[in-house]
Amino acid sequence: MVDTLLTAHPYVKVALNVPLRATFDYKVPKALAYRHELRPGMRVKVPFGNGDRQAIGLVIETVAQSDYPDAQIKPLTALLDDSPIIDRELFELCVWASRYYHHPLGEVFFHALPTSLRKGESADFRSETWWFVTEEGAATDLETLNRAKLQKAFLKAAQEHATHGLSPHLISVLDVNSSATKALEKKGLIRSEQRAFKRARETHAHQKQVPPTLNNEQAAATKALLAMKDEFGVALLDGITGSGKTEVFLRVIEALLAEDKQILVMVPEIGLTPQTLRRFEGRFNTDIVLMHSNMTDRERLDAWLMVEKGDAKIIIGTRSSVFIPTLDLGLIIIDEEHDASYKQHEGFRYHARDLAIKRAQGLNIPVLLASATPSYESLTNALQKRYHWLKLRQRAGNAELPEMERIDLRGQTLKQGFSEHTLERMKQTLEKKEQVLVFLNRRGYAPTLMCHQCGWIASCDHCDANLTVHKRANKLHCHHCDSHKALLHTCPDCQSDELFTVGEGTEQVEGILNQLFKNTPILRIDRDSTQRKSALTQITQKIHEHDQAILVGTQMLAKGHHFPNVTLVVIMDADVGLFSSDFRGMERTAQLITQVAGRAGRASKRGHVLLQTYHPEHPAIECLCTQGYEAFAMDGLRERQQLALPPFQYQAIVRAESAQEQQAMGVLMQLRNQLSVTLPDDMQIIGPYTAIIVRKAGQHRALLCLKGTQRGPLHQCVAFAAQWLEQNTKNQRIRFAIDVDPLETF
DNA sequence: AGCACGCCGACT
DNA sequence: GTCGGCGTGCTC
Repeated sequence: MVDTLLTAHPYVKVALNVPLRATFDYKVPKALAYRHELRPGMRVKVPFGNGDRQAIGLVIETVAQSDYPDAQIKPLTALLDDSPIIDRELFELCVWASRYYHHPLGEVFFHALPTSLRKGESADFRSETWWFVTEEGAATDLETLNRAKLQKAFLKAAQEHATHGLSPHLISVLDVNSSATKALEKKGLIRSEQRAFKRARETHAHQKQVPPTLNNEQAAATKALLAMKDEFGVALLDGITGSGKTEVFLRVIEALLAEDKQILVMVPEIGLTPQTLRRFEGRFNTDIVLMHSNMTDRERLDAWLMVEKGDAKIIIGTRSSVFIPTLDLGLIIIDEEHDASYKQHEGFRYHARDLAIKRAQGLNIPVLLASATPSYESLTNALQKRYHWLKLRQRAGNAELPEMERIDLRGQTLKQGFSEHTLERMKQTLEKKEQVLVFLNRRGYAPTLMCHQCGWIASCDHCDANLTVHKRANKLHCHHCDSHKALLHTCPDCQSDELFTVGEGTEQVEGILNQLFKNTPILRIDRDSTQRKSALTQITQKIHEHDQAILVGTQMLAKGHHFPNVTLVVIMDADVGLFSSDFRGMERTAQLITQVAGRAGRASKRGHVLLQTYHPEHPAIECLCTQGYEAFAMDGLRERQQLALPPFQYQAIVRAESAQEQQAMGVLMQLRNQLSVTLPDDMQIIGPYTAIIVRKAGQHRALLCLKGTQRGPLHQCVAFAAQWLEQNTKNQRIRFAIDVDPLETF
């Protein structure tokens, strides 16, 4: 009987970490089937390909039959897990994501795992050796070991820590040498025990902060959220900067911790994790785990295991933490939900916010989306009452919203990009011992290097893009493919040495300000100045040390950092994005300006924002300045609806890349023809057209945009496209990618 | 994605 | 003579 049961499912369907839309069948060796049950979500080692290559795969299901010729089915090599490392709920989420984003299932599963588990390492805590004194050891007089100093010291330590034992950590703290353990164990004086290593917790026993009193808006939001806590639902916490959104999170988290639930808090970037961590540690006496790309593989696995086993209650993580397995998740919070970094824009192009909502639905738990500048998508859902819309419009401590002022640049003589008025206001602010923040969304010294004699422009060898001048590094840098070359001083075309830069980047503005404000510290915050680990912390420390200072930076400045003494924000070029070819340009610009503006003024000091613009009467700029983000967004949404653009229509983009110029375009042309044959009424195909940067990293890029008002037909088209491309590009050197709900359409 | 197989150029 | 270039095709 047992035997028939076992042989009833002699095959297993396995997903592998390969870009193929297929699963692979393997035979389950009888010896293995007899001892273990193969369940979905367990890892197996399998032979794959011609050589003796072994791959790690994930069990999809065991089956009675296979469609593949039996003689060609290989037996699997080994089973790597005793229990599924992707539980049922997460398994379903991955299957859903694979279908929704039209990405190969195996790659989705493996994306959800920490790197070490992808490679087949054991899904267990590291074990470490603890030492305990035996009865005999406890009774031993230390003086008998006078001839063996190390043994004596170790035994002494073991005797002193008889109850809890000596962990490797304690051994290093006590500074005893464990090289004597073997001898002591042989004598029967100590014994060892293998224990699971859990992250060395910093005991944060310090005084927990007393929660501040909530204002009535915060209290109402908290109450509404607590009412949602036992079932699926989405809340949009739409709170202006300084309205105390985090305090609302903390209250809700507190209530869930009391029920022993886990809480996943997603943040857009690693830069924000330490800050959030500190805030949470100040309040909760529980294990908090971080998940982000700057951690080592081992750190990530340890954190992952802590969460999977339910040891850690709070997880603060970036995009990929949406896939972390939990024991008893009670809530997912997406902070800064409008942030584009939640969307992966390479490979498996998922949106972590959308997946989080899907996951919460499966778990029947609530999701909290928070932002001072909600995405148009979320606002639409809130307007249509699919989300609970919780507004916070008061600033904590009665702080006033910053005043937005447009600086008309028309006809003005600019001093290195600054108007006279701007400079005067900066001077005044610094005289009051307050700080100025200068925002410029352009890294480097200058975006262009040009020849005065022949008009030559420095451009990238691999992309159709200009090179950015980085003076300090003495380099020309391509911001699209990351290639570098030495800064030129003579024109390669006409040998003239009259090369000049056009435009300003943060590096140049930093230099200009150093000259204009000689005695004021100028601090630059961008990707270049914060590359080194802890550089950002150092800069923020400096900001807090000085009372007067000027901060210059890119959009990094817009992301959640608090600069309490900044009272003036200068937006160098408010017009960038105003005439963007991308329909999301306006939305992004408004979010960025509002977020940067929000850095100005807190509590006692009112903030001022200066927007330098050549289009002070542009309705968008006008609306944003006088009526604020919400009014701006409502206008924007009306326009999107009229033009039938997302979120009132759904999109998917097919991208193709090839080294040869016309190949990518040609294949998409064929695809378009194929799709046109049976195109549903409501669907539209745009393109194929070449990408704005046609050549990137040596690849020619083309794209095809599929649009429709119904998800169903759109997905059918995309599914067809994915299949057709996989069939028709394998012998050519064409790479393709599918982007569902794209944020970039060029 | 990997990896082997295969068919052409410059080398110990 | 062969080492190795990367084009081509396949993976249960």
